Amino acid sequence: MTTFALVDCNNFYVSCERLFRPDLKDKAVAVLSNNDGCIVARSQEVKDLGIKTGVPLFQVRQLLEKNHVQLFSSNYTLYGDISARVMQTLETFAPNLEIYSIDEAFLDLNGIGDLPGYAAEIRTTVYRHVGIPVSVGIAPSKTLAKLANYAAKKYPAANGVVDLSATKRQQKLLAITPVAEVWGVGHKLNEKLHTAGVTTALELSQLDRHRLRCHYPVNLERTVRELNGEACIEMEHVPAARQQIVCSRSFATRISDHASLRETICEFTASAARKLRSDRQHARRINVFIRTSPHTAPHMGQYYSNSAWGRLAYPTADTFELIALATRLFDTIYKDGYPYAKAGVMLTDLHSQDVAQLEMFHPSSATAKHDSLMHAVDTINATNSGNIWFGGQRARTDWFMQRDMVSPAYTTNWNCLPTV
DNA sequence: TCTGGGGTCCTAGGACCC
DNA sequence: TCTGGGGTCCTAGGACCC
Repeated sequence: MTTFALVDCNNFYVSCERLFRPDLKDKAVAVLSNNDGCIVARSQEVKDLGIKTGVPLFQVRQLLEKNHVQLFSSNYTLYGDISARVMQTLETFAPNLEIYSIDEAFLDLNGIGDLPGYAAEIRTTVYRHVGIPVSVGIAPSKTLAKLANYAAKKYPAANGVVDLSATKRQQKLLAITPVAEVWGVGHKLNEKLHTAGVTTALELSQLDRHRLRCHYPVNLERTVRELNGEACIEMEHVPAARQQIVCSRSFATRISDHASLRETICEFTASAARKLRSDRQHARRINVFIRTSPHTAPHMGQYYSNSAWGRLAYPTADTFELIALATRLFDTIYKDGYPYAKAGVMLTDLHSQDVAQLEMFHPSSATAKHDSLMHAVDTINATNSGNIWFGGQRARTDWFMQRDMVSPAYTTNWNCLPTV
């Protein structure tokens, strides 16, 4: 039997911001989404104000100002770097770990004797080395470990660690936990379960197998088994190859002309292609989409949203080819006279660069030539000495996302080093 | 006025095959 | 008069996750 630990950073983005602003330690702090649109991370003080995650900023602005909440635009350069440091520290406690998201990881704690003691040591070490507070949930399945972590955060008496190794403790926690808190139960499923009289995690875990099969999606059966202590979701040792790459943005200001919108499509395509190459993958399909704001009132103008798919003759990571196809697709869906609010590019049907299928009518030497050209471009762009971009792309201008309250890149840019 | 971005997986329906 | 059964693949849309 495996023993899973889920280590999750507390209010991660907020904790990252506080790291370099010790004056904010006990102050109310919130972090905003891209474009300063929504609240995506809240300190405890902000949670206590009843502000939910995901609410649009403009709806709560007054409440935030009244309570002197310190706001930050999201700074993913900083969060990504701090995340890497946390994971590095966790690795010293369990070589077998799975990084599940930017702020959480599953650890395989098989063979550890004093589990709560070990978990407490993890907490203090991460805090000492990186300065980020974490919570630890321990259980025989991932779903239970998630729940244990939820409890470790919710109940202060737990001191940030909950060990659900014992069946009795599992049952006790399940009985007092709303079913909506279970990993895999979202908004819709929660509604459906409530209608069926299932309100707690315990009731879900006791659902009749037959009823489950007939009336609910298959994944819920797995969740139920996991709640009963049966590990159905294994650790993923090597991260699975990505299946799609998306690059999209909402604009800080609306875009109403063909040329400008086309430039953003080129920008997104170039950026998606760069990610593709860093993954050592090739893409065969592209999707391009554009839309106006779905929130504008009907009398302000018609809503327009459209997308188009295109297929390449063979998988490629060549920015020239990808941009050529993307702009062709864009031209088929663009309509004049709309205030566009968002656009994006999606690459799918991805294949590993290393196992490329040779094409009968496409000389592999051409691919190799393109690959080395792209490699050269990426290498130059990775240095400070130069910046190469593609025809059609343009330097980021007024449309680029709004981030008025962004903190410095303290740990990744020499010019932003904090002074003491 | 102002509403993020990047993912995975499942399901249903249609087209197509033998 | 009478029109099967089993399968794959693709796509759109939805649900869920962080």
